[in-house]
Amino acid sequence: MDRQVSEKKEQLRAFLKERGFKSTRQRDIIAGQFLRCGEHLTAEELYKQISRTHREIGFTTVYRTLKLLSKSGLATERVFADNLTRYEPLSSEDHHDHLICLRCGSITEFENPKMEKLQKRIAEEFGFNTVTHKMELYGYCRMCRKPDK
Amino acid sequence: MDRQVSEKKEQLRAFLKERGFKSTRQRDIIAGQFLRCGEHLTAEELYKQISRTHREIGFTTVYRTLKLLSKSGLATERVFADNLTRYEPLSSEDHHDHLICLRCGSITEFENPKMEKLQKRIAEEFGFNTVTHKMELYGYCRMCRKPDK
DNA sequence: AGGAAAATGAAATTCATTTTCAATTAGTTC
DNA sequence: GAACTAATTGAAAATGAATTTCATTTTCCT
Repeated sequence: MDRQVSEKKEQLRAFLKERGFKSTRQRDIIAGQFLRCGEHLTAEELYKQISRTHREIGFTTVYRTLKLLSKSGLATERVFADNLTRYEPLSSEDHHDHLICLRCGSITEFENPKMEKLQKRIAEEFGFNTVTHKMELYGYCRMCRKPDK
Repeated sequence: MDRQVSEKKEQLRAFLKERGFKSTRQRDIIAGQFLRCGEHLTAEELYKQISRTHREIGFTTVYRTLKLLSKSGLATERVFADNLTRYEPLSSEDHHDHLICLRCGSITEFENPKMEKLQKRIAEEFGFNTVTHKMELYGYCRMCRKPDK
């Protein structure tokens, strides 16, 4: 198994123990699959993936485990224009933004320090104390953009 | 009545006529209230406002009229972190972004050409053809930010 | 006024998300 | 390792915003 993945699973186990929660076979399987996959998945999608090999694991548990991963800091929830809640593994504090293709639905991450600074500057102009932000660019990716233009 | 508002109501009437739709008392009242108010309202909120003075107008009609206003270009739909669909009057093509207070829920609009340019530049780096974007800064407004810090 | 097409509003439906609850399981403690 | 307590599981039900249905009413044309 992936070094990264087992490390994070360990982190989860620590988090559970600390809070008096329990490590279970299901949580292990779900976290493993989620971390390995590493995409922006909905609970539904992850459930479908997992139930291929583990028909006994229910949707509810997948859903709850994703929530748990979010609380433990191993994942974040995101909602894009399609209004579905997606989960994404969180390495550390790499805050990044997204490019979303309107045709194929692909989600590309990016990070830009200038953007961050500019955001902070704008917020300050308004006396705002920024905690977090959301920035999504919707359009057509390299593969999907029209041949013309 | 506000010059601006009646002008826009006229725009709506023209839009309806062009498409073979009908101007109705309800649509007039709903559009009027919405345009006058000018906030980021949910269908529910607008419905409550209107039903104070017009108990006979149903939620469904308010909802449908807001959709109609969006289609006619007089409003846009927006979804913030609370996952409710809000409607906002649209003057022309002023694309702006939002500062949202996590405590009081106030929504402040802003516009920044540098931001727009930066977005375009980033998108291009990834071969992306940007159509639209979404940018929200969440934090605490001047009134709500902690005294310390 | 008459008639066709659209609009209305209450109620029903949808659909993702969240909660409930009885049965099961994990992780102590003796 | 057995017993116990609290957490977990999974199926089913509940929730809640958004949307659709449908019988009735209204608009707008002639």
